[in-house]
Amino acid sequence: MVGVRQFDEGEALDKALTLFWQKGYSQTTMQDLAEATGVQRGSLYNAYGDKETLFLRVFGVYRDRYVDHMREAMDKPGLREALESFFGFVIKSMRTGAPTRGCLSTKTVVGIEELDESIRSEIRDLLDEIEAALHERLSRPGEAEQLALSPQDAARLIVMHTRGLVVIERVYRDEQRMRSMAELLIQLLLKPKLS
Amino acid sequence: MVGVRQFDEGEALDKALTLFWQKGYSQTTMQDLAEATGVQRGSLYNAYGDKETLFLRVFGVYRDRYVDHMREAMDKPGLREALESFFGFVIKSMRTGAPTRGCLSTKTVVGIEELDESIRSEIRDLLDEIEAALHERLSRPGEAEQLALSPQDAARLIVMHTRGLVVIERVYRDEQRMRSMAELLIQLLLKPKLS
DNA sequence: ACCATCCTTGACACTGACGTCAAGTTTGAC
DNA sequence: GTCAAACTTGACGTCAGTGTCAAGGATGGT
Repeated sequence: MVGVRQFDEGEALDKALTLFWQKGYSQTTMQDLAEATGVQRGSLYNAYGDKETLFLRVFGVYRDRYVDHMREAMDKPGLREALESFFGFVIKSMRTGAPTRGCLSTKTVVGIEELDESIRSEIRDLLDEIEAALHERLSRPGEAEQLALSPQDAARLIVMHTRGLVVIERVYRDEQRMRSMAELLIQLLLKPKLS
Repeated sequence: MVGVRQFDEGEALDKALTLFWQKGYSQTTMQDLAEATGVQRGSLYNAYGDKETLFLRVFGVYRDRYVDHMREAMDKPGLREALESFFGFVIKSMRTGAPTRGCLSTKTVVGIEELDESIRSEIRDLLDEIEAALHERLSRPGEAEQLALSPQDAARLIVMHTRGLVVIERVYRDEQRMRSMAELLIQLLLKPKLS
């Protein structure tokens, strides 16, 4: 290998992720990305071809990290604790940054009408993966019985609920409200204890 | 009054609404609006000043119409029927058009990072109004008792749920899935009948 | 030490969008 | 019928963003 890449790809993708997340896909320009990563615009084009391809690479990083952290958050002994920790992670993820960054996948899929199918498909896969991880967690023996719904239905409802939280965050920018919304859903999902 | 407006404002705003809703705020250009309304770009600037002001006018039309239809949909005798009809309206509203248009307020607030505060504030008001209408409907004497939550909490949860539906629509484009998600929430919200 | 290969750099062409403006036109009041 | 006010029209200036390209520079294998 001669003529080797002069920038650290991991670091560049990481900084690009921060930017895309903060500003959203369409409002992030290649110039912005060049400045944030310290890599010249031309080099980015040379390395990734175009903005969309670069985004897809960045989105892969986002997805892997998101799912990892989410699984970790859910890995708690009790069902209620697991759900509280899950929503805690989801909320914290959105409320990071100033102004808060919200949710990358939602911003992308809702904000862009002419969205390339490959991007939409990546986002669908991410949601499916989140749903699957929730389903798995909710199916732990001895805990599924505490749910007012089947693990399948509950997982889907929770995924949709988190998407609703994203929108509420964008509109109200009120973390307390988000927390209480999460708590409400947990209450509804967990069967009242038969004393 | 001399030198009078030559286009029908109601008609123009209506066509502009269709376009903004379909394409989203930032992806709709003044040129698009001129073509869709049949009003020259210059005339639009003359009449409204800039794109944002035009959007705010259009959004007013959207809001009034949305809230009216929603109230009408909810005005049903039984609580379950009212909620089903409400979600039916919400889903139908998003699933209109080809490609389906989704939800204007959500597209706008989620898709644009540098959103003028006046637009965000309009959207907040709309959500508050939806919540208030739900709260009112859920508080009908003899029906509030059927809810698993207070009317206040239930209304907020439903609003968030509809925002989640919007995202699900954008990602999966699957009406059946949306209907079943709505049904799930209704199930959870209505106390099991004490036989 | 050489060199082919790939990367980097900065300038460039192109496009699309916003908002402006001066000239022309329509309109209702008198 | 005249006229001033307001609207319409089409061309224009400006800016920002994408993607391209040719020239120059770095690098590792031989």
